[in-house]
Amino acid sequence: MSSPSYSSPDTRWRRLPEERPHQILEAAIAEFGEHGIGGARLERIASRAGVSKGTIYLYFASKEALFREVVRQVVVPRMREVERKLEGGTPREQLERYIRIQWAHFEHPGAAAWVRLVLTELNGYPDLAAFYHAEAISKSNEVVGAILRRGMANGDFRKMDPLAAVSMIKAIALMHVLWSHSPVPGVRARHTGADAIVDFVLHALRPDGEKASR
Amino acid sequence: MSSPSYSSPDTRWRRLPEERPHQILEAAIAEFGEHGIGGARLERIASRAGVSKGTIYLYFASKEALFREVVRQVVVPRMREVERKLEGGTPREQLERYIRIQWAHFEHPGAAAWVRLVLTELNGYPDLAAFYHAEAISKSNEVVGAILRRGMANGDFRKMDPLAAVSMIKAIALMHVLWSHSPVPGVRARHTGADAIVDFVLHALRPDGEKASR
Amino acid sequence: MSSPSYSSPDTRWRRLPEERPHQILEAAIAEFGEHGIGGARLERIASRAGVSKGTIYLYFASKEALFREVVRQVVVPRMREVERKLEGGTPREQLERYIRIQWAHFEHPGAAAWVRLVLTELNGYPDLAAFYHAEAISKSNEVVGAILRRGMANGDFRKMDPLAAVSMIKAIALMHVLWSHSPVPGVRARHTGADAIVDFVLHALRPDGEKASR
Amino acid sequence: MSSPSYSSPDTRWRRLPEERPHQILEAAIAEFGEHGIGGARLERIASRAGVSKGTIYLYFASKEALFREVVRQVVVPRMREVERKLEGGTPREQLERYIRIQWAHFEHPGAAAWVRLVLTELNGYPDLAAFYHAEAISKSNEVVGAILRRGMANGDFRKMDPLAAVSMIKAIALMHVLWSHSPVPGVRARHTGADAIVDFVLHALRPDGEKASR
DNA sequence: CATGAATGAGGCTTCATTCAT
DNA sequence: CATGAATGAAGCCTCATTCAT
Repeated sequence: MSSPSYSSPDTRWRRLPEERPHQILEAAIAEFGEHGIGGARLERIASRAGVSKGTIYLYFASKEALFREVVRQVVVPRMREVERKLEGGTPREQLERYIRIQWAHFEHPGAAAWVRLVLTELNGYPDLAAFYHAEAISKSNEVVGAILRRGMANGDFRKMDPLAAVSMIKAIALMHVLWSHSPVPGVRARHTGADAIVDFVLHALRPDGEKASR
Repeated sequence: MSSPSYSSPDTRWRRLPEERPHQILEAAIAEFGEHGIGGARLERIASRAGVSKGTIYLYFASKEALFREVVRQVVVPRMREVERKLEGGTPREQLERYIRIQWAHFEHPGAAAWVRLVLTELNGYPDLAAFYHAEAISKSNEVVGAILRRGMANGDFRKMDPLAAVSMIKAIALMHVLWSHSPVPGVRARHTGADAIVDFVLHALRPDGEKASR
Repeated sequence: MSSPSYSSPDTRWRRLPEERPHQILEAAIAEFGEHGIGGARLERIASRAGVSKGTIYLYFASKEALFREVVRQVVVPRMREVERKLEGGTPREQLERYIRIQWAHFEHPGAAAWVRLVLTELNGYPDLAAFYHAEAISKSNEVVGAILRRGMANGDFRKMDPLAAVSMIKAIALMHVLWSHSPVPGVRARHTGADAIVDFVLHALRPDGEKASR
Repeated sequence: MSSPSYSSPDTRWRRLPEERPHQILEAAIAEFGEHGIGGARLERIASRAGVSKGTIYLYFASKEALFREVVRQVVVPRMREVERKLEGGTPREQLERYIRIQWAHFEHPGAAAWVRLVLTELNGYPDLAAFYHAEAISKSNEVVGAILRRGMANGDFRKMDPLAAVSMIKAIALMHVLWSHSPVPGVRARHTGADAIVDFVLHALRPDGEKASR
C-alpha cells in the first residue's frame, strides 16, 4: 500500500528495530507533554509506542534518561528549526516572520504542554535546564537579538536594549500559546492568532514619531 | 454569618480553616508551586507548616482537595489584591502603576510558585480553571481593560482592542516573574525589573506619531 | 501474663514502636539466612516480622541497608559473644571450651545458613566483608591465637604458627556446622558433635612425644 | 552404546552437550560460583561463553536445568578426578599426596567458584545434593577412608574413626581453598599453602608417643 | 485536636524466557 | 543452528491515606 514498488521482498510487517527508539521517543514526548515527568507512565508510553514496558529499557536506561533524550533529541532540534526560516528580508519582515513561524509552530497539539513542561519540570534537572538554555534559548535569543539590532541600525526599530525586547516578544508569544490551549473556553476564545501580537510588538518597537504602518 | 457565639454556624463543605489550616495552605502553595501537584509531597507540606502529616487530613480530605482549597482561598484572593490600589490618576499613570504593583507583588519569595501553579497545574482541573478565570482573571481583565479604554478615549493610548492589549501586558509581566525566579542563572540575570516592561508597554500603546515621553 | 505486676495500665497489646526495628532485624536474619541476599523477599521478611512491606522502610532505607544492619547489629555481636566465655582455665581447657561453645552456638537453626551467607554473599559487599573481618574474624583470631600462644609457652601445645592453627580449627568447626545441617541424611549422620573435633585438634596440637590424654 | 553410526543413539533426557554446550557449562560454573544461583545472570553466562542468550536455550531448558547439568557434568567429574592419582606408596605418603593434589587442583582460577557452589547452593536442591553426595563425596570418602584404615593398620596413623578423620581433612582443605580466594586481603594473605595443612593433619594422626617426622 | 507509625496500591525496573528472522 | 529484540511476571520502593494512642 505505501510501497510504490515491490522493492521490499521480505519486509512485510517487519518490526524495524532501527525505528524503535524513534517510536518510543515520539510516544514519550506526547506522554511527557500531557502529564509532565512525574505524571508520565511508562506503561502508557509503551502502549503509545506499541511496545511492551520492558522494551523501553532496551533503549533507555530509565525514565529520567528517556526524558533527557526527549529534550536532547526532540525538543531542542524542534526549537532550533525556527531559526532556519528567518533568512532574507528587512528586519521588520524578519521579526514578523519570526513571530508567525513561532506561532504556527506552537499551534500543533501538545505544544502548550511542552511549553509548560519546560517552564516547570526542567527546574528539577539543573543540568538539563542549562543544556536546554544553552542549546535552544540563548541561540534563539541571539538570532532574534541580531534581527532587532539590525532593525535599530537601519531605522526599522527604535533604539532599546535588544535582549530586553527579545524577552518581551517571547513572553507574549509563549503566554499566548499557553492561553490558546487553555481548558477554559473564555480564555481560548480571546486569543485568536499572531496578528495581534505582530501589531503590538511592531508598535512597541517603531521609532519615535513614526506612524506605524500595519 | 460566622458569629462566634454559635457553636458551628458556618461549616459548609468542610471545617472552615482558621489558624492551623492557614499555615497548611501557605505551606501547600509553596510546595505545589515548586513541585507541581504530582511532585508535591504531603510530608514536605506538613513539615513546612510545622505540623504532622496526619494533621493535614483533619482539615483537608485529600491532596487534591488541598490543592483546590489553595486555589480558592489563596491564589484567587491574592490575584485580586492588585486591583484595589489602582484608583486615581491618568490612565497612563494607572497602567504604569498596575505594572509596578504587579511586579512588586510578585517579587516576594514564592511568587513564581503560584504563577507557575496557575500556568501549569490548573489545566488538569477544568472546573478550577473556570472558577479561577471567573473570579480572578476576568475581573482583573475588566479593571485593566477599563483603564485602557479610558486611555484610548482621552488620547493617552492609541486605539486598539483593549482586551488584546491586556493580554500582552499580562503575558509580559507573568513570564518575567517566572524568568526572574528561574534556577538557570543565565535566565535570571537577563530580567531586571519593571522599568523595561513599562517602557515597552507604553511604547506599544502610544498614539501614532507621538513621541513616547518616559 | 508476662508482666509481674500491674505496672502497665494501658499497654495492653500496644504496638511497641521501639521493638519494630528489632523484630524486623530478627525476621531479616532468618530470611537472609535461608535465601541469601538475592533470594530474600521483603514481602516475607515483613510477614515474618508481622508488619507490612512499607513498614520496613520506616526503619531501613533499602534491602541492602537492612542486610548491612543485620550484619552489624546481629551477626557481628553474636560472633563476638563467644569470646566472653573463654576466661579461666588452662590453655588446653580454654581451647576445648572454645570449640564446644562455637559448636553449641552454631547448632541453633539457621546457623549454617549464616555461615553460608558469610562465605558467599559477603563477597558482593567488600566494605561489609572488611567490616565483618575486622570486627568478628580477626578479633576472634586474636583471642584464639592468644590461647594457643599461651599453650605453646606452658607446654600444653607443640610449637607451630598459632594463626595457622587457628585457621585449621576454624575450618573444621565451620565445615562441620555446614555438614551437620546438610539436606543429605548421609552427610548429616556422619557428623555428630564436638567431641571428634576436640579430639582431632588436641592431637594435632599435642607436644611431640606426649601421649595425648583425651 | 554411544556408537557414532546411529544418528541419535544416546539422547536420553536432553540433547547431549558436544562443543557449544561445553562452553556454556564452563561459563555457567564460573558465573554460578561467583554469584550463586539467584545472582547468576544468563546474559553474563552467554557472554562468557561467547554465545547469545537465546543459544543457551537450545541446549538447556531453563536456568535451573543449566545449574543441574553443571553439577552433573562438571562438578561431579571434577571432584572425582583427584582419586585417580593416589595409587602407590605408604598410607602416609598417599595421604600427603591426596592433600597436595587436592590443593593444586583447587588452585587454578575459578576453583573457589565451585567449592562455593557445592557448599552453598546445593542445599536448595536436595535431589542434586544427594546425587552429588553419592557420586562424588562418598566415593571419595571411601578412597581416603581406605588410605586411613591402611595407615592405622600398619602403624602410620593412630587409631581413630577413619571417616571422622576424612571429614577433618576435607574440612580444612575446602575452607582453605575458599579463604585463599577471599576478596578480603587480610583473609587471603594468611593462608599460604598445602604445607601447613599436611603438617597439621599428620600431627593429628600420628600414633601416640611418636615424634612426627615432617 | 494532634501525632506519627503503619498500610498497601501502584510505579519503576530487572531479567528469565520466547520467537521471528 | 544462532541471534537478539521483545515480552511480562515479579520484585523493590514510594507515598497518599488511615488509625490507635
